Amino acid sequence: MLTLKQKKLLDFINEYFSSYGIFPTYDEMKSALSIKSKSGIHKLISSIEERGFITRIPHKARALKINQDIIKKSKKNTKEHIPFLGKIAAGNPIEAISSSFEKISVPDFLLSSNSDYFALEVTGDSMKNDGICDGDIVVIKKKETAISGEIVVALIDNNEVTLKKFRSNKNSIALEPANSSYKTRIFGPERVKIQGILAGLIRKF
Amino acid sequence: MLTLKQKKLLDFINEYFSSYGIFPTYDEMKSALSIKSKSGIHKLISSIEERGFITRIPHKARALKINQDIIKKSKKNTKEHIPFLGKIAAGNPIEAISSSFEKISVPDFLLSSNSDYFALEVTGDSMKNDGICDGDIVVIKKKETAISGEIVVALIDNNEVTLKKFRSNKNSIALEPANSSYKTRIFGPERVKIQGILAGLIRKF
DNA sequence: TTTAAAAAGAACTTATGTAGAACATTTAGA
DNA sequence: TCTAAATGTTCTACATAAGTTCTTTTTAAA
Repeated sequence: MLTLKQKKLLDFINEYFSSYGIFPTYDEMKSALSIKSKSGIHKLISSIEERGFITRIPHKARALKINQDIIKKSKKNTKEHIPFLGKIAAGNPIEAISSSFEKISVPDFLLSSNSDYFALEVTGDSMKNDGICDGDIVVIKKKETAISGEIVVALIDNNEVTLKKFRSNKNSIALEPANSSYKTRIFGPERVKIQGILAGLIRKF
Repeated sequence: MLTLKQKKLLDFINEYFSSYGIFPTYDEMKSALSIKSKSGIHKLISSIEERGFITRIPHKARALKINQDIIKKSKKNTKEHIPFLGKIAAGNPIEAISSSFEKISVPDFLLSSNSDYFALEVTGDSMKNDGICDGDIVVIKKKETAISGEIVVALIDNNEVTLKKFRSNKNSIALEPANSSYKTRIFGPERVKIQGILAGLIRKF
């Protein structure tokens, strides 16, 4: 969206503002970018404004405003909000409710940039031995396949959604709880559809 | 958005108000900025008002209002990043390493706006029954006191840092693990210093 | 080499800051 | 109520800072 010079100038303006709380003059920008004329700065500022990254009051000194929204939108990997699908009641495949409006912010280190994610609230304690408790929020990476040992969100018989450890056998799929009060359930491969794998967990106290 | 002088005046007004609870007169501002005429202050005030940072009742003494909303908007959007202090080895009180540069982004719903937070990586499984596992990242709200039942980060004998459930008795403090392989430890109140209470937990899979 | 774009430089316009004095309004006390 | 003190406002004049526009020069690409 921005040229190299424009980006450098915008970065400088940002830094300057962080340090001093006010915006730099054209002369200061001129020195910062090693440009020898203010008119160059004027042109750069104009193009940056044209692209919407800053706003300006004409003819006023240091009268800039950085448009943080636009800057965020122009960055791809600040996807810190993912859909929160709430508690999953039996009989609701994820897709059916994926249109949920609610969003939840998650630490970016739980996400990788090229995948889709959603969040669920855990109900029940069938995974308690793995430290996944009732009320926890799990971050799920959308994916149709899993490897044995991964914890997955699985849709059984197009009907029931559950969070369990995935185990793939020759002709069957086992969904293992992490709690001795629950039993491992074994299904034919056609009955189980993986919705995603567990990527993170968040708990509020 | 503001010029240097305007910013200095606004800063002075802010400080003055914080100290005295009322706003300064033009004469006081004049002295503060080493300006020799009130008319200068009047001009500055007018430009600051024009830009929306303050509001004024004309002809009334000390009749300013600082428009925090505008000031906030003009500041950079600060994301929810808190210091990450890593694993706490025995013998290191939190303060000693609080200068850590490393930051971690956390969901904002784990934080409340008027408190300080930091994050630690959990080592060991002494809180496993509460779903707090080795390698988890806990978000801690800085606080010197706790009530019984809260999970706290406690500094013992100015030496050892630990995450345990807090229990306050008549003349002693009990730090309870959540794992039957570990024992509750009981200390005199003078030996235990609360560093903060558990506010959230984040786990990456 | 030719051409167009970028940079530089200079000139210009407007905004901002300083200063002193006079004036207006509000406030508090006689 | 009336008055004086405190405070805010307006005016003029000037100086400096900052933004804009234009022309010329340089640079880089075709």
